[in-house]
Amino acid sequence: MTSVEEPARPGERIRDAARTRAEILDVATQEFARAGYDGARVDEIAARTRTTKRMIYYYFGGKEQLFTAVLERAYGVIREAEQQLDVDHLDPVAAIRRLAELTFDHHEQHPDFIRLVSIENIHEAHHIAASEKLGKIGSPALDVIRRILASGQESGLFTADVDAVDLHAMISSFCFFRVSNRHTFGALFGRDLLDRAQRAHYRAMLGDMVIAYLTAERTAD
Amino acid sequence: MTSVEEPARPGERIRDAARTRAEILDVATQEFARAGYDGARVDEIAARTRTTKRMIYYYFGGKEQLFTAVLERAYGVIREAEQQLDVDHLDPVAAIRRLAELTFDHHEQHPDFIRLVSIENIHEAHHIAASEKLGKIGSPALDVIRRILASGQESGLFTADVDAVDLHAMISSFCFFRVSNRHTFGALFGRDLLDRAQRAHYRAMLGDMVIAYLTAERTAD
DNA sequence: TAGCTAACGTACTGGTTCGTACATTAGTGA
DNA sequence: TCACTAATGTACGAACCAGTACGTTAGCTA
Repeated sequence: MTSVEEPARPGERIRDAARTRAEILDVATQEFARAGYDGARVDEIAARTRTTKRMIYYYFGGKEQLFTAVLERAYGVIREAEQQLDVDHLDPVAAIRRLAELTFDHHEQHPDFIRLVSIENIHEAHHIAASEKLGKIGSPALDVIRRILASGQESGLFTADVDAVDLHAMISSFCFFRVSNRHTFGALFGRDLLDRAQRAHYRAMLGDMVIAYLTAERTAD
Repeated sequence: MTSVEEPARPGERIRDAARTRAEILDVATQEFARAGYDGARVDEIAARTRTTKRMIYYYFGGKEQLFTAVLERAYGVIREAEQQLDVDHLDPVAAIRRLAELTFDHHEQHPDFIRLVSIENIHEAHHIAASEKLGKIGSPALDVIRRILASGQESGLFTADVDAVDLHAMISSFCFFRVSNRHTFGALFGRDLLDRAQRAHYRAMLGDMVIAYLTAERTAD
């Protein structure tokens, strides 16, 4: 999530709007993810930047809009990752497993994103609603799921009654929970869901779960 | 979650420590769930109570301890529900489905609980760690899962390699996500996971998923 | 090179918010 | 019934914090 890491060489150009903006976004992402929307401090974000609080208001308008901008960029990152996904050459079972693993990996590698989404849910997605970028554009993962499901159902490999959005919710819930609820789950059950030694186990468990669901014969509905 | 609803009859005993304490807890639960830990206002909690802010500090010591007390009671409620569960007379498949449905129902009926847990995760479970009540005591649901799994695996109905805590995580993740991520999911995919018309569908989906996973033959691990 | 504007910094304010010092009263036990 | 303590209320303070008024400068353009 860090797109700015220039070491502030002396003599370098002092004024750089793009860099300043990006640096604010980077630090704001960390601060909002760390402390939540209300817990985050605009002064703290400014202090960890090479610029001042004034610039936050100059570029983003206010704390709310800054958080919205942070969300927009965070969602953009996962959309890009999903767009990279190419599973057209795989059979439906392998393709779904691959897609699930991509979600698994991305969520694990971006805990800040998970925290931001949790925070946004506490605020009932008001910032997403206020954003023009978010909301309109769908998820590339959904398109992929639709294609795989159609192919798998056509060939008779998959049960017919599964909806793409539902399957996306199923995969996301497992991957999301593992990161979002890591701390309470660990405190209550004494197991760290992000333990490196268990990573492969949970990754396989997700794939097994999804494939089992897709290939099982239903009792009733 | 409301344990106090006395209509403040005139002439009633004015001083009632237990009632005052409980009323503060009720209102605090709502306020913390509504706005998050940092978003919640102690003054607002006091204002919605028949007592004053002074009493919050008198009974709980401070905002942190109040939040911890709120968490303790919220977790107590779900533990009680789990203890009511009696599935010993059911076959393993029906028993697991029943357990999953209980979790599904409880999460749906207690969105405030879900929000509190999300908030506590943002704060890395520090309040659970600070609590003496929480942490020590395990979950009744886990004991039930252990018994059902053992029975199902012994009879050969279930795959052998499933762990109770893992299965609990799987069930919880689906039920939790449906409530916790309702708003962002709805905003991004245009589907309300808590839509009443879809309730039976998702409830069956959860059971199908868990049973499919438990009864499927594994490819590899 | 003069001037213009985007980019930036300083210093402050007004409102908010957690927490408490101090005063008071209800109810209980001796 | 008298005193003592648990329970309660009032009023206030000190720190914090989002946002801004005002002033300055870098660097581009004509």
